[in-house]
Amino acid sequence: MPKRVDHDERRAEIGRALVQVAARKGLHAVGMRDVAAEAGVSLRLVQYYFHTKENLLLHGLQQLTEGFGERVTARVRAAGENPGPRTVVEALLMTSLPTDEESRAFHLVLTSYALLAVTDEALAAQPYLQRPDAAEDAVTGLLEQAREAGLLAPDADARTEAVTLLALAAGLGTSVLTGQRTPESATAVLRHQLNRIFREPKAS
Amino acid sequence: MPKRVDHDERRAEIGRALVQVAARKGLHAVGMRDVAAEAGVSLRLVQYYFHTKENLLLHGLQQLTEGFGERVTARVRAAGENPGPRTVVEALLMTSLPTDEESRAFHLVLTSYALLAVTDEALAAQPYLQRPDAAEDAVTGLLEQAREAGLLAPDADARTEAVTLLALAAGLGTSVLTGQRTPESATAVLRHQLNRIFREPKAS
DNA sequence: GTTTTCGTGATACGACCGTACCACGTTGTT
DNA sequence: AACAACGTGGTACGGTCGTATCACGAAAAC
Repeated sequence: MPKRVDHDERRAEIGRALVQVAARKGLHAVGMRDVAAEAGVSLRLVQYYFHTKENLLLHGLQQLTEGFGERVTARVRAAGENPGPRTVVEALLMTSLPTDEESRAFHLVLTSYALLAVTDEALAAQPYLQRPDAAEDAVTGLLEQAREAGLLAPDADARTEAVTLLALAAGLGTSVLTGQRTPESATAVLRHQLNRIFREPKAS
Repeated sequence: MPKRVDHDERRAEIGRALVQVAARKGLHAVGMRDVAAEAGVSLRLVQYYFHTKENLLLHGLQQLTEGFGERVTARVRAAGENPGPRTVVEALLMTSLPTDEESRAFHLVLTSYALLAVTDEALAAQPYLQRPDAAEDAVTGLLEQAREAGLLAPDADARTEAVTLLALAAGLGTSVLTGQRTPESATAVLRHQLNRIFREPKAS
């Protein structure tokens, strides 16, 4: 047999190329030939590792969401050890804002997938898009945790505020993406909302 | 000459067909033949009234935004004569939530356009997508108007709250679209936020 | 009544896309 | 050494899409 290549690594490489092209030309305009050229391989190779285009798109989506999860944990970890609930929530929300070029690509393509799933049932059946409920649960849990620590505004309902924060972050994200708002302005608005929900911690 | 048809009306009809098809199959999958079939005319007709596909898409976008404006004013007018600022703001925001089938189509296609404009500069140059700033100004103005009437929470900044409300409505809208949230839940969250910003009016 | 212009239909063309097929070298296995 | 499985390249096929072309009837203009 030939070189005995690592298929998973190769697939990931091609997946990255897919995201790059999608960020540049739009997910709808991505062809297998584009992906092959971006990855520097032949069209046949893309066919070989993902038999069909649908497979390629599905794998790209999976790769994207996994990458997002890694970004969140990396950001949380960068916030220091044993971070408070607010720090974690803030890291989670800020990650979903397109600030640099890479996160822009991330968000554009991920939003394209979500929108595509509305009219494409094969995509809608994928588990990676039904997961945002998990984010809601996570934030709700963090807010309740904050409440027990006395860090939450007294009249705040955890789940309602969690939903609000996530929807707000998503809305701000797309407005940044379309150029209607600067990343700085978006983070400021998000932080303002966080300041409302979280109470100042007692000075020790 | 033949029947001397009203071109504008015909164009609007075809534009409606475009939106219908886009809502069913996704904007990316819309072909001129689909639009023609949906409108019950021949492909040649679509070509005749809109020379190119780009023209067709542009006109569809324009038609969509105009329809949205009409929806808002209709909803405001339905709220009774001489409505207060909160009523107007609430009507504006609620209109942007996909509740029935028609507004679902509205929002799906409009969001698709917005996302398309990120990677397509010909679409991005259209004025109808740069306008949401106008919505921000409008809501800001209404909030300031409310402040002067003593209807606003004292610590609220008009523009920040306007941006928050619009981004929140957009985020909630897409989550309703993707089926992660019911329309009822979304309106409840939105109203909760409005209750926070607006103060109870003095009993007369 | 002739001519010209407008609206409409049918069909064709070139390009691109996803997929399938065929061929060949390479590297393990026996 | 012989053979089989794997990875890779090149290329062709069927379909669809946007667009262009040809043709024809119907009404307004003169």
